[in-house]
Amino acid sequence: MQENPPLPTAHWCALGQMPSGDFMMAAIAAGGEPQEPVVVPANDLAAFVAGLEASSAPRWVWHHTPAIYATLLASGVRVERCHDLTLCHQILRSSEFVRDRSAFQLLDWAAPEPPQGPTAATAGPARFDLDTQPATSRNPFEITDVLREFERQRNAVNTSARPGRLALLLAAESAGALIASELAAAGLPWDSREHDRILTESLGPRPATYAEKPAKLAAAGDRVRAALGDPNASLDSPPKLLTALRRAGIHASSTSQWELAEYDHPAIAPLLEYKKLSRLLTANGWAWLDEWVTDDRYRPVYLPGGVVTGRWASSGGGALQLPRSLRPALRADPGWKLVSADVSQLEPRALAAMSGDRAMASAGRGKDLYEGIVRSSAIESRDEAKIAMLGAMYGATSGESGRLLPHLRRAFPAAMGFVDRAAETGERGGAVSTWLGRSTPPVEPDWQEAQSLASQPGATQRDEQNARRAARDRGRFTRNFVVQGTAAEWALAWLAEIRRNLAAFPEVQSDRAAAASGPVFGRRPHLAFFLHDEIIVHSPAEHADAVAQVVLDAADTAAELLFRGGDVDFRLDLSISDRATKS
DNA sequence: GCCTAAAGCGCG
DNA sequence: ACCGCGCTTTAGGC
Repeated sequence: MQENPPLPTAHWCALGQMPSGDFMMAAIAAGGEPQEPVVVPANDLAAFVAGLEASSAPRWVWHHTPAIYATLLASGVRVERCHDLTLCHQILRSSEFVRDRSAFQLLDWAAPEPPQGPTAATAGPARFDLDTQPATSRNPFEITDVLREFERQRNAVNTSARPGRLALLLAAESAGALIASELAAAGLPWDSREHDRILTESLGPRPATYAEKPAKLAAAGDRVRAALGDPNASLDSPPKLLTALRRAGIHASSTSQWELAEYDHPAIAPLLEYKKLSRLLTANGWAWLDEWVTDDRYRPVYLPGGVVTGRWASSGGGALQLPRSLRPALRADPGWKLVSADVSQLEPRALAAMSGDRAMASAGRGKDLYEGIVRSSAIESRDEAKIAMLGAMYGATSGESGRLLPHLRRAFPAAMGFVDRAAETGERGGAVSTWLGRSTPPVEPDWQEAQSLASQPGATQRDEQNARRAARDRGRFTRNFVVQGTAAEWALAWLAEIRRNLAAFPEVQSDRAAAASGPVFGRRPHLAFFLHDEIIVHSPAEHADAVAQVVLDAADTAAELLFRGGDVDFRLDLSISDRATKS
């Protein structure tokens, strides 16, 4: 029962939780003060949110998206927008754009532990229940705390050096949080039989137990031991393998594949084969399939904002490291398609845009950026252009990259100057920021310590070396941070725009997809995969062409949102197919 | 026995 | 001597 129903003009709706597990909601009109909070019993939350979503689609303000949204999605409730206080706090506490960061330094606004395990965030009935969570003596996310933190964050943005950019960043970050929960709910359509077929083809038939080695792996191991003349050689432990190799006359300093490939010995080829198969089995073998794929849906755990640069991380399931050899297992449901897209050279293009380098923008216009560099600089091949460009963004100083960099500096002085300045700032211990205002964390005390030690009168040569190395390490980090971080912001804006448009598609009848992907996503196109600069949308076949257009248009919209009036093209490679067979 | 670090390799 | 990650296995300290 609500005595004080929120006005339909509510722009924000703040949600806090009471120690009992029930919720309190305070509506905030545009430019207004929060209204008196109303109590929402935990059991009524989904219906309550759905009602408000239908009437005014407010921006939901809550402490931590997965803690609330997984439950809403499982009840069939999707929300349009949110403000994730935990993620936004993380950004604001170190953003150089914020004038008074002290308000964020002292607070304890730690996110709860992320959900672990393959079943934690599924759309199925098995899920954690909000009202059975143990009540703590002081719930840090009660409505008063939520409102106070939200006000602090709004104030920080409004008084910042770049309110528009920061507001966009916080909105994009929060949209990312919604998308991560939605990816978990919908799942990635995964063909378990195809995965098993790939494993069987490479490794041999599935053994009866996990402990048993598959036949082809065992055979490769036998060939290695025979070639070494050492029937007991241990192949799985690097130190033991190293001694076994040395006994056979292979004096390698490590067992990494790149070094081993240098040696001419009959044991090398089967050993490299063994390592490859072993990796496939342990990382993405049958055990992985059993643990992470249920009902032909793969549900990894994504962590938005999990990387300092703003990229997503993952925790469980290895979503960001899926080997390309398993991509064919990624398959649309019958009657559905996969719309796959990746951005060509996202990071160099982000650099061109943020540095305002007209020559580089022009090199990337309407074509492959690296080819464009060949056409507009003294660099002669696409491969060389790529190596030079990556070297510029990573801070290479020697080798082929180092040799090619002067050419790049002459052709693109604005872009190169931009990353060089970011590196210099980092080497001095300073902070750098992405285009929208995510900044590097302050230097570690150890780093500062090393620098002061080296500048004191009694400093040894070793002290100075250590300090210089640490400074250069940090310079490479800050150099890359501005590029990787801005690329991540572009990708978030792209994702958010895709998501927004997909929600408007009409529903289709699809029992299988609805059963596997849940009530919200089983009947219309939905994001199914995200990996830094690529997305996959799972779409009813009849909508696939329209979805493709949405994905393409979203790239233009993202570019316009971030770099208003900029002249950098963000080109996509896009395909519509049953399988993700990208090579 | 538990925990952390490092090696090695997968992804962008 | 080129950035950012996660995962599995093994080694080694306690």
